[in-house]
Amino acid sequence: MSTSDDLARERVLLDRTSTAERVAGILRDWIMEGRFPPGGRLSEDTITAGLGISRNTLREAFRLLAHEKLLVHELNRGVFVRKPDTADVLDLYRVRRVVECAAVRAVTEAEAKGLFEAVAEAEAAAEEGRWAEVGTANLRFHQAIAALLGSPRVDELMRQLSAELRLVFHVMENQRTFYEPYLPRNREILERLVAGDIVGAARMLDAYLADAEQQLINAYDR
Amino acid sequence: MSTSDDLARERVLLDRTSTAERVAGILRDWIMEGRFPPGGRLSEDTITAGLGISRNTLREAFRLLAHEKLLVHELNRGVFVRKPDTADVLDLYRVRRVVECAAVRAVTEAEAKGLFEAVAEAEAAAEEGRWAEVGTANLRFHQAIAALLGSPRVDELMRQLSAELRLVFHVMENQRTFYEPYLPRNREILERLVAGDIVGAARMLDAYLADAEQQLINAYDR
DNA sequence: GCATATTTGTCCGTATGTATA
DNA sequence: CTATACATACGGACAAATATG
Repeated sequence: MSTSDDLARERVLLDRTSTAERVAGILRDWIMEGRFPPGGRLSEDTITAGLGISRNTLREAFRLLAHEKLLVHELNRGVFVRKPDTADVLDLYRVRRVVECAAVRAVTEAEAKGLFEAVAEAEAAAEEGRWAEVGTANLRFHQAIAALLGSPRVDELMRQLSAELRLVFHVMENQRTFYEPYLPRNREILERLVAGDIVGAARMLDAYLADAEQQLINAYDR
Repeated sequence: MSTSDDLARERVLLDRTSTAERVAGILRDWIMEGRFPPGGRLSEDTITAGLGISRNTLREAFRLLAHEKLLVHELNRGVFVRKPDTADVLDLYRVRRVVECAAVRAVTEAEAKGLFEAVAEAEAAAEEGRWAEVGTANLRFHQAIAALLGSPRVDELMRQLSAELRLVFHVMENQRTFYEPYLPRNREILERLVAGDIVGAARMLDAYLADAEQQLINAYDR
């Protein structure tokens, strides 16, 4: 088999996706946008009717999203949007500290292109008061930090953690007071990184995550 | 609602699982035992007939296992047992180094009970030549190391990585020459840990993982 | 390269069991 | 306690893609 055939076949496999996966993608976006309230049930009938798909297909999509911890499957009761609790927040930040700090320490040269973009976009969105997008860009910055490890599995892990964190943020209101103080700290971490101050960047990142976690926990009980 | 009702309800929710999840559990065991050859296709007809379940239910189970990277779903071609390649091996060990070394560094006191058990069991199995079980106990030792972080998400990640590594081991034959040299190194890591020599344990663990990775890569091309 | 058989993808109907108003 | 709504699971059907001779 020729190389061009291989490439063509590869492309076909990439382009085409099953209905279940496409539906999972749609629902994932909706959940992350906050279109369904955390804790709310997703009715099979409503969604199959709305998207024009069968129950079987939808149930396959539900399985995917439940495995990503965006939905919770309760037997004979249906699927619900996950509502992370305090223990989840603690655990999410525990994992973030392990992964992101390891990424910072392991960085040799500054592949900091994506990092600059994300930080700049977060600042621009904050300037215009688009706080939801500040959150998105902020998470992307931290995903880009983890991506310095160059590991596909770490990338996927961070995507999943970010999606879960979006659910956490949806539980909180008053997003501005949460995001605003962290923007300059992101920029400073980035500047230390490109300056080659690995130790300083790691220390700042660790403090950043500890503070964000603490603030979330405080705000979370209400 | 009374507390005892809550507990009863909790217990019911824990005990009962959907058919799809039970089927996924059965197939997961079979795959990890090597009952299906890596790269082989899992026929819907054969499995539905063998387990006495419907196609829809089986397809939900397939979705779960594909999400765990034990199966690969190819549109209109079916599901196949994942056959990790060299890049996968490199990535698996990259993640292991990040997680396990972080766990060793973070340990404050030696909660080393589970660690001793796993190392002892690996040695006992090696003594009797049960090399498949040596691999199982070996992976459990390293899962126990990661568990020192006390993070449910890290635990789940390590379970998943271990399952993938089982697939890697199935591709290799001659498991004895692979496992044997690492048993004394495991014990020494453990002894440094309980002695409080965190730095030494971390260094040994890092070298251990680097060697194992290299040996796997060398053996993998054939 | 073509025709056929096999297998998957998706939908629908339905019976059963469970949860909840 | 009953009634209703809903999820679970099965089986059949057909189209579409793939594998086989």
